Amino acid sequence: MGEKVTIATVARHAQVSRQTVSNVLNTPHIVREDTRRRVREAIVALGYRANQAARQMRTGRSRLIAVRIEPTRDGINGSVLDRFLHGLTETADAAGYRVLLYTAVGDDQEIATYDDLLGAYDLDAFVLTGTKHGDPRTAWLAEREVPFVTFGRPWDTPEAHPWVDVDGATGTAQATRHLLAAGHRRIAFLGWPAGSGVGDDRRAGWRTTMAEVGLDGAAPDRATEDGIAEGEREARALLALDAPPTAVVCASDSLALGAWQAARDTGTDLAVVGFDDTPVAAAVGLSSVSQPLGEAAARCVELLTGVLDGQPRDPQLLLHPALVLRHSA
Amino acid sequence: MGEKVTIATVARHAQVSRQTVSNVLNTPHIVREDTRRRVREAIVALGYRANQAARQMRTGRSRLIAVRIEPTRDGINGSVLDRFLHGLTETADAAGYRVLLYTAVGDDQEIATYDDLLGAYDLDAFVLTGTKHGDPRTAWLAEREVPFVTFGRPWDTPEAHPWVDVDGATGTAQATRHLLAAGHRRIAFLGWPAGSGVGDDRRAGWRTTMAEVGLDGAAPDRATEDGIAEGEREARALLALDAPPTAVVCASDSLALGAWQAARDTGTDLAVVGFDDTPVAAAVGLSSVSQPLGEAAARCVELLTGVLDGQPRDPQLLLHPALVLRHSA
DNA sequence: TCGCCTACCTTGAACGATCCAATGCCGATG
DNA sequence: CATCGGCATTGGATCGTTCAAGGTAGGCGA
Repeated sequence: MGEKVTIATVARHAQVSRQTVSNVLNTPHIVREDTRRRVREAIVALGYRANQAARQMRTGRSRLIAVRIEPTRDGINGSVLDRFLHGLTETADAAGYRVLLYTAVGDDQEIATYDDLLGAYDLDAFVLTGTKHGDPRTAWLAEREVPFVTFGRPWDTPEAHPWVDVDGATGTAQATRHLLAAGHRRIAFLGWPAGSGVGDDRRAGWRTTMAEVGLDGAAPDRATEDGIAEGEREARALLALDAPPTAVVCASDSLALGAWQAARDTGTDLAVVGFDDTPVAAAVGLSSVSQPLGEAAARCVELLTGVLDGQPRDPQLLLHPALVLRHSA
Repeated sequence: MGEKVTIATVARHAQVSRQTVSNVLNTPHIVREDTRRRVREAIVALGYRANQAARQMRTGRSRLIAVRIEPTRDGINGSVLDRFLHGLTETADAAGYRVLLYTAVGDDQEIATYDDLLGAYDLDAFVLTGTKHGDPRTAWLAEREVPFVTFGRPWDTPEAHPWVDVDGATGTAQATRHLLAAGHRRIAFLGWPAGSGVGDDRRAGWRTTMAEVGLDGAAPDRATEDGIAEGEREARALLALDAPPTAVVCASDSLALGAWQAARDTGTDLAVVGFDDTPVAAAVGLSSVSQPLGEAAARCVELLTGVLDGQPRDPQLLLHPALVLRHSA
C-alpha cells in the first residue's frame, strides 16, 4: 500500500517542478523533449493518476456525463435504452468521460435533478433520451447554457440544440416496401395515438410509401397505447374487417408481438414487422426495424466532446435504421 | 445567472463563520438551535449546494459507486442486470450516492479500471455482479481494502466479503414442487455445464427435490451452453427418449424458450419453467422463477452504506425468488 | 474575586490540481 | 560587453470544503 502519489511526488522524482508536470499533462508542446520524456517515465514508474476532484475544483470540469435510466415500465422497449446506454458508456470511456446515472419521475423532478447534479458534481453534460413536443427539459438546459445532446429530435424547433436521431419514417418505409415487393397489397399500420413525435414519424413512413404506389385507400390505420395485449386486440379487429390486411407494419415490437400472436391464434396468415429489433423479436422470430444504437451513442458522445472542446461540428444527425428479416415477414 | 454560492456566501448571509455552516451540514447537534435555523434559512434562500469536488478533496470520499455494465451478449439475460441496475440507481440516490458506469472486457481490464477509477475519482465503493469460482476481482479489491459488495455469492469462501444473492436452489425447488403437485413425475432439468456456481446451484434445487420424493432415478439432466437454439436442441433430444419427460425445469429463460418452442413445433405437451422472469418470458407466457432484483439492489446499497459509515451489519444475505406462473406450466 | 469548565463559535491550514506572474537561462544582437 | 527576446521553469495564489486548534462568554463552586 504505497503512499499517495501526487503531482508533487512525480515532480520530485523527475527533478522538475509541479508546474512542469502539469504542463506535460495539459500542454505537452511547451515542454522540452527530454524533460517531457523524463516526466512521463516518472508518471508511469510511480503509477500517478491525476486527481479529478482537485482538477475539477480549479477548472470547473468533471469529465462526467449524466444519463437518465428509465423506470423500465415496459420490459420489451426498455432494452432499447439499455443498448444505447451501453454504447454510450463505451464511447464515453474511450473519450475520457465517465457516465453517471440518475433516475427521475416526471419532468419537474428531472429538472430538479439537473440542478442538483450541476451544483454538487459540476457535470459537464447531459444526454437526454425520448424527446417530446414542448420538452421543458431542453428549454431549462438551454437557458442555463448547459451542454447537452438529445437522442431524439426536438419535434418543435429542429435546430434548437445538438441531437442525434434515427429516421423512423425510413424504417417503416423500408418495411412497407419489403412487404409490397413480397406481393402484399393490403398493408395496415398499427401504431400509437397521433401526437407523439416518434409515433407520427413511424406512421408517416408507411403512409407515404403506400401513397406512392396509390394504395393508401385500402390501408387501415389503427392507433392504440403500446403493449402486447393492445396489439393483439387491434390485430383481431383488423382481421375481422371485410377486406382484412395481409400484412401489418407496427410502431413497436410489443404491438407486433401482439399482432403476431393474434394471427397465430386465429390461424390467419399475417405478415408482421415490428420496430426496434428487441431481444423479444429476435427470440420469437419477428421481423423488425433495427436502430443503429451503438452508432447513435457514439455520435452523441462525439457531439458532446465537440461542444465541450469548443469545436462544435454539424450538430444534427439523422441515422438510418435497417430492416431485419426473420420468419414473420 | 447568479454568482457561485459557496459556504462562504452562506456564512456571510447568516452572519456566522464558514465552519459553523459546515457544522450545520455535517454535525448539526453541536450548533445552537437558533444559529442552526438561521444558517438553514440562508442555505435555502441562496440555493446553496455543497460542492462535491471540494468536499471530496478534503475527505477523500466521493459519494460515488461504480457498477459495470455488461456488453449485453445475450439480449434475454441482459435484462436481469438492467433491472438490477435500475434498482441500484434508485436506492443509491435515496442514500445520497450516485452510480457511475464502466465497461470492461475480461478480468484484467476490469481490475485496471478499478485502479483508474479509484485513482482519478476516489470512488467510494464497487458493486460487482456475476461472481464465479476463484474470482480475481474480489481478491484485488479485498487486498486493497476497497469497500465492495457482490451481487452473487463468492463460490469458494462464503464469508470473505459482503454479498447479496438470490437462492437459485430454492427457486428451482419451488418450480419442481409445483410441477410435482400438478401431477408430473418425469421432470427433467435443462441447465448449463457443471462448474458455474449459479448453474450448479439451480440444478441442485431440482435434484434434491426430486430425490426427496424418490424420483431422481427417472429424471433426465441435460447440460448445454445458454441459448434458445441450444435449448431447443436439448429439448428435442429429451422428447426423443423412450420415456420422455412431461415437464422440464430450466436454468434460464433462453433455454426455456427453446424448449417451449421445441414442444410446440413437435406438438408435444411439455410443461416448461424458465429462470429470471425476463420480458421475453412475460411476452410469450412462459412460467419462470423471478428474482427480487429491486430488493437485492436495495440490500447491496444498504450493505455498502453500512460499511462506509462504519456500522457494518450482517454482511451476507440470501434472498428468495418467487415462481411466476403463466400458461407454460 | 478568581479559576475552571462547558458550550459555542471563529481562525488558520490543508487537500491536489491549475493559473498567473515572475524568474533564470540561453544565444543573438547592437 | 551590455542588453534584449524567447522559452523553459519556478513560486505563490487559488478553487470550496473540512480538520485542528484557538478564542470568548457565561455559569458554577470555592
